[in-house]
Amino acid sequence: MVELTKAEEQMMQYLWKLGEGTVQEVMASMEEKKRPSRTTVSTVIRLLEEKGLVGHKPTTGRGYIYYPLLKKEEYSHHYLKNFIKRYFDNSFSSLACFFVRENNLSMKELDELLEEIKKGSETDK
Amino acid sequence: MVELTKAEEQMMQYLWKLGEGTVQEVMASMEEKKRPSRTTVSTVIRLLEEKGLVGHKPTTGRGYIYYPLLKKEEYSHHYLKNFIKRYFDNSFSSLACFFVRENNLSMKELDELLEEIKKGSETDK
DNA sequence: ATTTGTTGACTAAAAAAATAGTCGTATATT
DNA sequence: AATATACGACTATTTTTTTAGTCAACAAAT
Repeated sequence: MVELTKAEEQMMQYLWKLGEGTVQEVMASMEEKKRPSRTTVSTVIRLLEEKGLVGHKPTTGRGYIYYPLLKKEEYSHHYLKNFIKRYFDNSFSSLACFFVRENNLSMKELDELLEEIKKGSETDK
Repeated sequence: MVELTKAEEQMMQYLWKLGEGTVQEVMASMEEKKRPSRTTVSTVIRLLEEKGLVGHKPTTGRGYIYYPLLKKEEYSHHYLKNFIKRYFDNSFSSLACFFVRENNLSMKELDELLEEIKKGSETDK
């Protein structure tokens, strides 16, 4: 399964947020502070294309419009599974317990959270 | 905050599992397949010491006994927070929703899970 | 049409990470 | 005590990742 380096993940985040875009547009979407050179952006995108995680299509003019082929949800799912394996011995409920403690959720808050979740899952499933 | 490379995290996992141990013991705890050379293990441990994540004490004989200074829970917490920031816009409940869907939990299952959690948190808090 | 700027492909260089080698010295063995 | 062994500190090498440079092709502007 895929494995993103930091630079690659960062780039995917921009693409996920943008939906699609040219190198220029991707660059424009970056905070000036964190913006590397155009060729760097271009290179990372090319690497992502080589890995099959990004595709491109022609623009009306020059260059290409790039877009993610890997869905954010897909990757985060994978990432999280891997994390749970390493830190919670693959046990979802261990993670849930951890969560409740870490977030200092009271049982009341937890119940409220559950209500939210219930509403959410009715809506889109 | 700390940032573990892959090799470092792997090493910490061994130390966390072991509790403490000499280089030899750490190596012994590794699957033969994944076992790098002694000096590699030694080097990674030294790097972890430099970062202040591992400590050591004398053995009865030669060498040292190494032990983690960073708790597994501490790091996983940090790691998870960072993940949630990147993928769930810092929203715990987004993650929870995601979870319910990804695990295909029915509301019944979720309720059961909650029961477990309730029991658990009575026990040790 | 000539010039100017933009683009992606390729290459190169720099930085970071992973792995292993050397060696001086301390310990155990005999 | 002499020798063999085991250890950690330091160094070296290799691999991977990150960043940027060069350049030819193409488009836009005049």
